[in-house]
This record gives sequence, C-alpha cells and structure tokens, in this order.
Amino acid sequence: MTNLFKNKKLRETPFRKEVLAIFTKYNNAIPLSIIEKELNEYNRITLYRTIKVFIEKGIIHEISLNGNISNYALCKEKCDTIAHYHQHIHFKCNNCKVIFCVEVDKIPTIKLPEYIIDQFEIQATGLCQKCNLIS
Amino acid sequence: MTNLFKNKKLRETPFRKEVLAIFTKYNNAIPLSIIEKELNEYNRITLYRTIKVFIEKGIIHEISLNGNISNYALCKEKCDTIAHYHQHIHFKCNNCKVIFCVEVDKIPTIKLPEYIIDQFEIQATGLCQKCNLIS
DNA sequence: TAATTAAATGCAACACTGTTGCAATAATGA
DNA sequence: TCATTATTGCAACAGTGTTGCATTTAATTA
Repeated sequence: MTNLFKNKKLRETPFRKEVLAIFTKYNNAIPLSIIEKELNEYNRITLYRTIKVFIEKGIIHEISLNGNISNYALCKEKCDTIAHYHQHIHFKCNNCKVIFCVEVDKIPTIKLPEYIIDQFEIQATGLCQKCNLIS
Repeated sequence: MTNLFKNKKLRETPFRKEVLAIFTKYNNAIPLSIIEKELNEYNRITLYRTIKVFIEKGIIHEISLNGNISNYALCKEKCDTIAHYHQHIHFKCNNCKVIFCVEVDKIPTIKLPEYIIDQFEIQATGLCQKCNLIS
C-alpha cells in the first residue's frame, strides 16, 4: 500500500503515513479523539487538513450519526475524488458505542415516487456480537 | 396544537412558540441558520437550549448527513422522551441542497449475521421532483 | 547528487458552536 | 394573587473549523 499516496496524487509524508497507520490498525470507525491519542505529537491544523484531504481523495469517509461526533473509517471500495461508493452500512453498538462499517451483499433499494435516488446510506443501531454475548 | 407543550411537560413560552412556528412553516428539514434568520430577535444560548429540549422531548429530530451541518425537522410520529420512531427516510437533493423527510410505507430491513439491529435510518441523495423537472 | 519547484506544514489569528453556573425573569398551579 | 419552579440571559470558557502566510519538505529534473 506504499503507493496509495502516489495513486491519489498526494505526497507521502511521515505525518500522513502515521495517520494512515492508525486507520489501518483499527477495523472500525474512529473519532478524532482516538487519532489524537494515538499520535505521539501532532499539530491540530495539519491533522484537520490531513483528514480533509483523505476524505477528498477517497482514502477515508466520514460517518455522522445523529447526536454523535463524526467518526472516520478507511474506504474499502473504489472511492475517489469524485465520489464515495460504499457497499456497507454503518452500525453503532448501543452498548460499547463502537461504530462499525459492515459489508453487505446488497444494499436494499427503495423507490420514491417524487424523488430520483442515486445514493443510499444506511445507519443502524443495536448490539454488536461481542456485547450481545456478554449481556 | 396548543397543548403540545403541555403534553411534553414543557412551559409554553413566547420564544418556544416562535421556534415551533418556524418548524411548522417549513415542510422540510432546516439548519440552525434558517431558524436564526426567521427569528426577529433571539439569544443564541436560549435557542441552543430550545433545540436541545425539543429533541429530548421528541418534538423535532436531528439529521446529520455526512459533510453537512445538522438539520432539524418536526417529528411526525409518536416520538417521546425515550426514543424517536420514524417511518421516513432522509433525502437530500444534490441540486437545491434541501433535506426532506420522506414518509415511506415500510422501511426495508436487512439482516446481519453478527449484529442485532434495533433501529434503522436511511439517508439518500439524488434529485427532488422540482429540480428534476427543471433540469 | 544537487538544484528547482510545488506541495505540505506550522504559526497566528479569528469565527462559530457547544456548554455551564448563576442570577433574573416569567409561566404555572393553588 | 402568590409561591414555586422552569426558563431565560449574561458571562465565560473550551473545542472545532478555517484561512493567510512564511517556512519547510517531498518529488522532479538537470
């Protein structure tokens, strides 16, 4: 994945590598606060711009669930500068509060008489496997 | 609807009536900026607390679409202090940028092997009827 | 490898949003 | 009408988003 930055026409800097490494370490969506904790040292403006450019280039995507601060997760699909294409839903566990990107075979579609839909996003809340086993 | 506040155990104040009137005037979700423009005079802390308590009491609900500031819309269903129950999806028109709450007969369900889902929310983007006719 | 150039970073600075404690004010029920 | 309790407004602060500009660094070319 060394050439991810090159593919996206981004310069490969130590800071960007560090931030990317944090995203690959986690396999779920994470808020800024976790990224900040993982970084030994950082400049908040650079981090802000790094997140922004990662989203623009389709490296990560933002997940805004109502009442929650934004979370970010790696894009697994062929996202690019033009658009994000996701075959997954966003699931938030009400117990552990973790937000997962869950891959699904097909996103159910819905027809609306008065609207032309070109993208769907599904957010769900409930219990993740781990929390379900415990309770 | 005069007794809406009484039902929710909220005092009926001039300011709350004003804010509620703005919500009923619009038939789509609106951001804080529109509410602020509609109010002749307001205190931002009071507005902040009004929005907060309206959400808590199930009078309005918040809609956070990725990359957008929060929008708010009246709850049409039997929402209360405990939970919001919505039989609608949130649709954002890519052209006019308006966010609509679109009532649907049934929300499609999805089964995930490792998660127990208890609530769904669907967000869609595309073109609304008006913008579709124009283009 | 060194020089060039264009991008990325860091600083300063500001605006906006979210949030609390507390005193003043207003709505409700008796 | 009065007492009680919720609501409002002020002051104040923290956090986040954002920009311009000078400095530094990565990538490119000679």
